[in-house]
Amino acid sequence: MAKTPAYLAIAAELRAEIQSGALAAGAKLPSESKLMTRFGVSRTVAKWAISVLKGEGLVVGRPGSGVYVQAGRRLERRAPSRDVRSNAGPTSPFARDAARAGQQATWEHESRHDQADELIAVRLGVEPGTPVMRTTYRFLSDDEPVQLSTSYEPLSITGGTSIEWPEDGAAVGVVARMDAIGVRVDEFEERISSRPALDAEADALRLPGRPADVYEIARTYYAAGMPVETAIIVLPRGRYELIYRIPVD
Amino acid sequence: MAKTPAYLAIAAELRAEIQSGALAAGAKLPSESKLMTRFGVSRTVAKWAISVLKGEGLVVGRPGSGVYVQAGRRLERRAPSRDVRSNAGPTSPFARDAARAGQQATWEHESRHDQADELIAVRLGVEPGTPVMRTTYRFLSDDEPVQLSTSYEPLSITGGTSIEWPEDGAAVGVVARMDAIGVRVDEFEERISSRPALDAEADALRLPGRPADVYEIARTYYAAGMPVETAIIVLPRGRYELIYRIPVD
DNA sequence: TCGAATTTGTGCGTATGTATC
DNA sequence: GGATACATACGCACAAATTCG
Repeated sequence: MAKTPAYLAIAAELRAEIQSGALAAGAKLPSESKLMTRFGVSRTVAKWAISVLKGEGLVVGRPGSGVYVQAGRRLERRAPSRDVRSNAGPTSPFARDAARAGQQATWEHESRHDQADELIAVRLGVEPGTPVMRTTYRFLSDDEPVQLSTSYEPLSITGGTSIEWPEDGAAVGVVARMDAIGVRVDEFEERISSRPALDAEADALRLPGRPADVYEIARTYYAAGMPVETAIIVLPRGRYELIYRIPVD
Repeated sequence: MAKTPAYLAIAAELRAEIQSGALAAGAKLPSESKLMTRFGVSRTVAKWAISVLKGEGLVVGRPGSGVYVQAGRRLERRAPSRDVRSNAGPTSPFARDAARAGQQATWEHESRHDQADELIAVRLGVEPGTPVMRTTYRFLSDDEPVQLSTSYEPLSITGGTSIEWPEDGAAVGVVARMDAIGVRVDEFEERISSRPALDAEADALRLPGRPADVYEIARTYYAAGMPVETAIIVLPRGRYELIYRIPVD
């Protein structure tokens, strides 16, 4: 039996204390010096133990102060469900998620004309360079940024219509907006992967500390098999739980 | 502008080489000594740089040999779609995913009677201690373990019926099996989160190196609002992309 | 206001064990 | 067996941020 290394054993013990609640969110971990005396190890080992927890996103260090337990998974993101059309209402899915958690939702957005790069072109089924409307969002919950999104719509579909600029009209959401110009969305797909946050994303989400992980959700709406909108949604992993509720015929 | 630390700069450069393909999957990274001379840093810094990439699951170290680039995201998991009933067929969703990728799917399973613990009881809407059928699966793709699953069904529903033992009958999949005893599944929910693998999971999935991350999918099938099966599905993150395709009414 | 103590972040050098080649 | 390479671990140093008397 390979006995576990000291730094992993210490990490495991601290992790257990966090998950049991003995170290609540926001609590300060024992300093490196405390860990040295408590476990009888060198500073190096204490550091490695904490670096393990940092890599897992459980804690974050603040130079000169200490290492603190990160807030746990408390945000939920519900995927749009089948009834987005009949049940659209005046609020966005994001606002509903926030309301459900008793938090206040706001967002910033910025739209501009752009050209599809290779990746977006593939997802929209068009040639690279095709004109698209590109809209970036930053969603905030209680004034804290918690979600980023960049959406692309081919101007060949929306150009010149009343919904060309996504946030200008009355209709909320891709399905309702497309309905307004007679494009009937009948399906969407979400592909979920996970990767380290880019610097710009870490900045926009105010992720402290070092390379935190994010979920990247690639979402595409289809009307009769043709892509009409695609978006890249970025959420801090470890704070989010993703929920899909799907009917069975 | 805060200049980035050397170990992060080195990690970024190696990461870029990996993502650009200059360092392909399976390739060996420069040894610590090479990194020391190439970047003019100490062994400590080289180590920290590599540890960053390990934490991201991009590379894995093999003592005495070297540090190697992990295989990228090449597996897809498609969630059951709403036509699981009409489109069930003789194969499992897992087998279909594997076939789509040109790989051969096999699995091991083991069923036994058990009692619902607190977590499972909540998800099944029963009292803790309620008798359940517990089935553990290990799915292999080309003889490599890639997915774990533990499923729970209340014996109050399946006990004494032809489908009490999940893998004994002809019907494949929860929906088809429940149909066989007149229980009509009409909805399911999947909740996705991400966490470090437990030791047992890392072992069963043959994850090399240190605490790799996994997706944990909590899936529950419902019939008329009542839970009839719940499962915990564990997949190595970084190898998997999760796909949901959802109709819009 | 100032300064001292504490704490993390970054970095260096070294040593031992053990697996691989 | 010997060289190489990673894994673990010790000790030390300095900078920068924070905290607190």
